Amino acid sequence: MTITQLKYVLAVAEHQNFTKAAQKTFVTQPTLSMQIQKLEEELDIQIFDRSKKPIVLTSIGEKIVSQAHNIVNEAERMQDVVDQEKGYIGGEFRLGIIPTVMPTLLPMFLKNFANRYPKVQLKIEELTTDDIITKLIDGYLDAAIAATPLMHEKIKERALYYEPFVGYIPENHRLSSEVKINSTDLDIDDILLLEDGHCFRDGVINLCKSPKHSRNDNFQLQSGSFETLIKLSNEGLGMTLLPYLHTLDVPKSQIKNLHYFNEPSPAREVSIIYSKSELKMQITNALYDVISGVVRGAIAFQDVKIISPLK
Amino acid sequence: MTITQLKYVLAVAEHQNFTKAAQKTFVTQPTLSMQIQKLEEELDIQIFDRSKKPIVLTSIGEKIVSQAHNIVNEAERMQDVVDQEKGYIGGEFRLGIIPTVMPTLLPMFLKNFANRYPKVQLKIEELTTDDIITKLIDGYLDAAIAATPLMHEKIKERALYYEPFVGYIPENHRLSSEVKINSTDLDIDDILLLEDGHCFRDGVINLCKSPKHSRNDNFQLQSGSFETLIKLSNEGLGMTLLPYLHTLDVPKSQIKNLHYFNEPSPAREVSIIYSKSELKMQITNALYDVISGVVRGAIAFQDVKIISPLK
DNA sequence: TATCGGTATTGATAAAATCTATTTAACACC
DNA sequence: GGTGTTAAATAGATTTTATCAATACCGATA
Repeated sequence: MTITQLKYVLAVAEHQNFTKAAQKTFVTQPTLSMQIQKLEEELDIQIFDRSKKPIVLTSIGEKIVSQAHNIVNEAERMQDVVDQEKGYIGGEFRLGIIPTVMPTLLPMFLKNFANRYPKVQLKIEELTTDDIITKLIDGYLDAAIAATPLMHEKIKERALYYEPFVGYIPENHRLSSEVKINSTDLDIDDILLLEDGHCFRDGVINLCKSPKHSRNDNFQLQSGSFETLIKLSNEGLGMTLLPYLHTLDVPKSQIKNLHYFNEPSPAREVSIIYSKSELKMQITNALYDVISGVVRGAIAFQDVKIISPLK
Repeated sequence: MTITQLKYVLAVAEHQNFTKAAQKTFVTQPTLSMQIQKLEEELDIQIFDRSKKPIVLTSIGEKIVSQAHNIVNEAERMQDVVDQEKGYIGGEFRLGIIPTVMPTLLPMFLKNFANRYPKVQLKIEELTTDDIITKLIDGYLDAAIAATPLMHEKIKERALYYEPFVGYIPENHRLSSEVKINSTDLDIDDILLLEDGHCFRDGVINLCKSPKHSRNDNFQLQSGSFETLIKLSNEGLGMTLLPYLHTLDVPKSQIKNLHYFNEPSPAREVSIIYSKSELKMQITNALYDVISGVVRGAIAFQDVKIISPLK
């Protein structure tokens, strides 16, 4: 069994097609066929069911592929080990970002980072916090940006910035006359929330401190984007809360609807997080430097109260 | 980089000698030299410092070796995946056993197991519970026998038997007139303990329920074997507690010193434990069947109270 | 049954891993 | 400082393996 064979298996499993897989791995199709046959022979099992079209994995084949992933993954980390030692800043770097941070933060630092570290190939993926944690531990991500603290023993955190919550309160709302608001003013049944799975949703629920069962779930208007929430809010369906960076995108005509909290303002802590193995630390550090540098210009709040993102 | 090269590196790192490593890997010494040179060239680093005698790892070499371990380990699990699917009972199986179980349990089941499953090569190692947990998670052990419950989310447990604690009380001791004893009779300052690191020690301390600081540590007579404890006890240095199976080895002349507890007798739960990956489950199940079958003849207690082995 | 999309097979070739034999380097001892 | 010993590196030959181009095969479909 060779690492090359395993890579071939992964390619075929991904493309469900020997010919395409051969192109992707830069060899001819017969090479792939033979190597995979050799592996099947050595393990004395069938990995693929070639009678189906398109080709599919056998049940044992799925387990083989899963293990092959582990092996190839570990093998690719060898180069990281070397880079780590040499202090080399380059190579592929897989970064996860939670959805409520992605659209506002990414444009702020991406160009800057790419210019400063041209040898690093950033592969960015939008993922929920739960997926991020799993993928960090399994080595499918090198680092991620998420709301913290996560209290996870296998994950290390370095805070990037503190982003206050800002109320978006439409006209005619009971709070619309207040210049600044307090968390005690909030009523969970009156706040439009992101759909389940977003940690910002959980943060808002934590902020309201109401027992979980008290939320009136007859009224389910959960959305995946703040833009939608703002529109719903304008329709009179309630107020909502936004992370500060999102308020920079609110159109001028609606800025009057933004109501900040009295200090200490509730805020979320946004951190760069990584697995304790600490490979590719050079790049993680580089990301930290660039992002915290860029954000420092946009966010400067002193007196905040961090709200946990956990359920 | 090939898996073979990594195995060569591991062999040289282990034997600190190319020639010996070559023998162990069944190739000639030049083969090893060349393959390792090729790997060093590909990674563009020095793994070994050949100027020292015996040969030593460079600092980066140590990290390479550590990662090589991960890769080779994962690679070897591929065969396990296949065996698992085929229901094949055979191959190497690495079993950890805690010291206080090893000498009594091992002779009871080893021959029996070896006869029943001749294709399984058991590699048994005596380890503390902490080491066992680490090695199970890292994949250096396939299963282990330890006192439970461990409350560890990555470890699964299957109880093998419940082994009562038995008091060994020498003549002239304040409790020697009692036929049966109670845990409330115990005084932690009067009990001879195994040295630190044994979970049986922690179990006894838990049983006594005294605040930890109350133990009088002026008097440190901690030993690694029950045989020593019994001798010390006979010298009048206090009583001690033994796991039931150990009492079967107590010489006739001293059996009178054994004092059982009133029911429910404090006991430890001894389990076969394994990582949640559940590879090699066939063999783990086979071990469970053999051991629990053998022990059923020797231990049959109904009414016991399990004492936690954790600190 | 002719055609198409795809995989397996064949035979040639280049690349590699391994071997035996030999050289070189490092160290220990006189 | 020579000399013997031990162990690793190097050279050259040989075997094995991976890969390729060309082609045969196979099943579905029109």
